[in-house]
Amino acid sequence: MANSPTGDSATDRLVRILDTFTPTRTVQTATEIGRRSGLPSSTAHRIVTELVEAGLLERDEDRRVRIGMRLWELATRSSHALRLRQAAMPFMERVQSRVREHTQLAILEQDEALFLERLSSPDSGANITRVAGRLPLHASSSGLVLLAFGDVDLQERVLSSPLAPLTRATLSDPAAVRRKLAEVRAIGHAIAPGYIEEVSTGIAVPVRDETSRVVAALSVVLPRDAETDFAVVELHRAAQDIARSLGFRH
Amino acid sequence: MANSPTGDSATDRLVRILDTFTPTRTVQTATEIGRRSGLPSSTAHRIVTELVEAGLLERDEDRRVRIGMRLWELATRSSHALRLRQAAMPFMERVQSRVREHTQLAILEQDEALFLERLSSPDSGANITRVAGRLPLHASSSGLVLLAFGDVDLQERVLSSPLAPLTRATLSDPAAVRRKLAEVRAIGHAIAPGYIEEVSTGIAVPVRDETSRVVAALSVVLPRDAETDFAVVELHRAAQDIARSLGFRH
DNA sequence: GAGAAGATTCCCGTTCATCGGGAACCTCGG
DNA sequence: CCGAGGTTCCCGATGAACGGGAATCTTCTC
Repeated sequence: MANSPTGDSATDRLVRILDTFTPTRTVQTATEIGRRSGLPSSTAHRIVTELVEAGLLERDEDRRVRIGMRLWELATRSSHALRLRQAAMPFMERVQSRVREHTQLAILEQDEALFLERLSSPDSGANITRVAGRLPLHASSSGLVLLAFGDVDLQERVLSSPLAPLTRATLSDPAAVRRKLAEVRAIGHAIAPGYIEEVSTGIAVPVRDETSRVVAALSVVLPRDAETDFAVVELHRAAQDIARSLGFRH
Repeated sequence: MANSPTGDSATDRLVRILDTFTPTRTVQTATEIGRRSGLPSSTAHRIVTELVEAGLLERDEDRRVRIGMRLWELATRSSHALRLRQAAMPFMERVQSRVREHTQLAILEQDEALFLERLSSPDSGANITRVAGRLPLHASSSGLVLLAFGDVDLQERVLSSPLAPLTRATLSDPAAVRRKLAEVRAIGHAIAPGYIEEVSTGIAVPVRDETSRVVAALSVVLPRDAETDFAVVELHRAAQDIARSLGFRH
């Protein structure tokens, strides 16, 4: 009985298992993994054991399971992300040291904004977990930049799907988003006051590679009522420096 | 026929495939992957396709394959590494801004030193690729620290296996390494002049968590003839700040 | 400390997805 | 225009994965 509506290959199942880990849920028991991934307990246990042997997962002393460091290492082989991150880091630090709050680097991934790096002031340690690794394109300043400079197919796809609002301020009407995108293209950056959380404003600029294609968005988060001009200038400067730095490699 | 000397489960094969990617070899054709992983071409193609659909791998426009950003994201769920890295980053930046060259954070992983983060001056972009993600414990300053403060089993295991020298200066005699470890424990840091490359010296200190167990090594790389005292002081200060910062969480 | 709820391990017969040889096809570069 | 290497498609045999179930161990709860 069970269900298995979607056909599952070995790879599918693996991904289902890995996907039971979320930014907040980083350790769980093998049985939990089974439940969450829709796998019978015995099967889940077997596969988890294999994955642990392979190093993709790790077991705590108390038998609970978490994602293995091996995966981190493998991710490191991902040329694109790594190269971009490496190039951006020094300049992100400069932004962070001048603007404070959070500085973030995001790329387009599966129709969402995926954050590769996020610098925070040491004092604001509280909300590290709260901030997710992904945000919808229409709601975050980074997402709006990626969307505005992305191709038309992407825009249609995103605008024709439900635009869930995260706060009262989030743009959830396709027409409104369309206007916003035009504005972003016109002024060259996106300002998202209160879209993600009421109390803060996101500011993002496009980052271009050596061929001047937009490959990422660089953003900062400020208190809702803060002055934004200085941040915009700093972000643009950093984005240009990153582009120049990318030009050097290869 | 073929061979399959080691028994292979679905997971094994997956890992074999992922392992064909190295820090230098980040893109390859499906057939190449098959060759390197010892899998028949048709099989390799099938699995690679599945992995691409799952997002663990990605295809370039020209059909070639690289590691997918999805993996990066999953790695991000790895609580330990992430937490440590997040806590360490601000202080690593401080070290980097004062000492220059490279600043690195390494942990113990499968009897080797695995580098989680590595800050470099923007100008020294050349050698990013050259620096591997892992180094042997007996040869790197970070490794010596991790080994010196690691448990006895680990030390025996490492010292009884062949100690490959990377340069003429690398300690490759078990007795010499043992003496060095005693020294590290005595003075509280490791200095490795020319062990990795003739021209540079690594300096590492232990990083402790809130329970004061050694969980990582923080290190810098300096020119071989540089003065080390200042770096040692800065490193110790950063390590303490990191420990304090780790104490805040949870 | 007793009892319950949950997690883990082991066993085993069935089945069905995986495997991989082979051949045709595509795509370069020379 | 040719050839080498990469990719896709096909298909029958095989054996490895599957998962129900029960016994055991661990962790809470009261």
